[in-house]
Amino acid sequence: MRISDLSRESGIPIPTIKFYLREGILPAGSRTAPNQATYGEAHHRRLRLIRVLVDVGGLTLSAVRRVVEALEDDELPLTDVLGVAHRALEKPVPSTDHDLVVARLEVDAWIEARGWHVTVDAPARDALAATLVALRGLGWQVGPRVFDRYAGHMDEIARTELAYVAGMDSREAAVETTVIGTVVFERAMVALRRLAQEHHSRPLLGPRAGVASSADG
Amino acid sequence: MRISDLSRESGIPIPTIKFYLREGILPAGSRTAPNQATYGEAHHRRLRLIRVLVDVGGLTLSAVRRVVEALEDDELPLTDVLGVAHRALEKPVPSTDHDLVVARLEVDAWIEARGWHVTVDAPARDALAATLVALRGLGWQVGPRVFDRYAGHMDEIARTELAYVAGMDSREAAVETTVIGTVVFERAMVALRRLAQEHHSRPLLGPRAGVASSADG
DNA sequence: CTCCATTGGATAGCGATGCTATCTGCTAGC
DNA sequence: GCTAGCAGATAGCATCGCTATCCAATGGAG
Repeated sequence: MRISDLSRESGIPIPTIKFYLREGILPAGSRTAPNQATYGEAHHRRLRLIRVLVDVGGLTLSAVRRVVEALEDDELPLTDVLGVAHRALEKPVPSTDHDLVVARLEVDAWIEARGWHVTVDAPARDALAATLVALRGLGWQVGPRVFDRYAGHMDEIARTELAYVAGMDSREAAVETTVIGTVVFERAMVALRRLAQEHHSRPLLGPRAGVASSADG
Repeated sequence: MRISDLSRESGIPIPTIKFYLREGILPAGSRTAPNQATYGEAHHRRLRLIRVLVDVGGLTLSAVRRVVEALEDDELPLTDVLGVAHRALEKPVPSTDHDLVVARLEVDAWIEARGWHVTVDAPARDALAATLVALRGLGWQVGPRVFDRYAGHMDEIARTELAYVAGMDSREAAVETTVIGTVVFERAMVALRRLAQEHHSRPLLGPRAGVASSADG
């Protein structure tokens, strides 16, 4: 399979494929001559993965690179692949802010109290702290307990997901399922919440349904 | 309050504030002279909102503009503000693809079967269809039923959230809570799922826990 | 064996986004 | 009056994700 075939089958322009090769997120083809190479099904599959991560997951190409490097590392334990996927999806928080440090401690204590066992450097801890800081900056006087309402559901969802992946019989399938599942179902979950919000908003927020009009704030 | 005060209190540089004014996402101050204006608490609050939407929600500035325009429109029913927030958060799907159209029909049927009542142009419908197409492109032979596992939880979450907002006594507070809640708790939810995933991954995916090593794919 | 489209590789450019810097009058407040 | 600060306009800049061009080498058709 030459680059033009790969381009035609994947729908991705040749210059873009060359760009991905340069960026190291698509492995080089097998050389057949100093300036010729052939590509296989693995390349095609990789291209589809890249597009899903970028289009569905909203990852930057550098995040994609971190993910595919984790995928390619056969030595890496499955738990670490999950960690890499999580880190790639999260934009790092500056964490120099004092409020953030305080919030982070509260979040850590809350996680502890929940009985969740997660590494101290999990980026989701900072993400949670950041949302707390954001809410407070907007005048909401809230603590980590606002997350209680969501945590039980997420725990249940994650439990089911992980049980599914753990039941798979090949490492490769488990790894890819882990990464894709994290990214794709995140998007799906968010979309489902919005659909449910809209569904419930009709009876609750519709015209004359308890919320007063603009004159009495 | 002059622009320098606004800058100092919000921590946002003057040129950036001027940029937001130009972009129309921060309303102009009240003129006191042809080239002088003063700003109030509303401006400060707006700046914090912008930063939350951008930093926490990952919105582009044009999406922020759509949101604040909805906030400023006192005529707009609360349900529509929710819709605007949802549209602003979703990057529009091209929808010219044939697979996408098919998936969209399946998603619509699934939503119908669930008994959810949402407008036909809700962007979350397309988002769900897009995830379905993405999964299929990667070889997963799945239908909208993969979402079943998540839908019940999201329904429950949305129900609680909407009941909370509907109980508020001022439109303004309800509107802002709606927008902020949609954006901020989305991020929090995703972070919580990841924490829960990591928590459950230890016993299930840890070394020698059912998933074989790299040699037996 | 010739010819020319195609290839890999390198370099440069481009359009969008989100600022940032500079300039030009004008004004506020000492 | 003087100087710091202001509004508004214009221009520049860094990053991202491509896209276009150029080059020498190649490979397959004839």
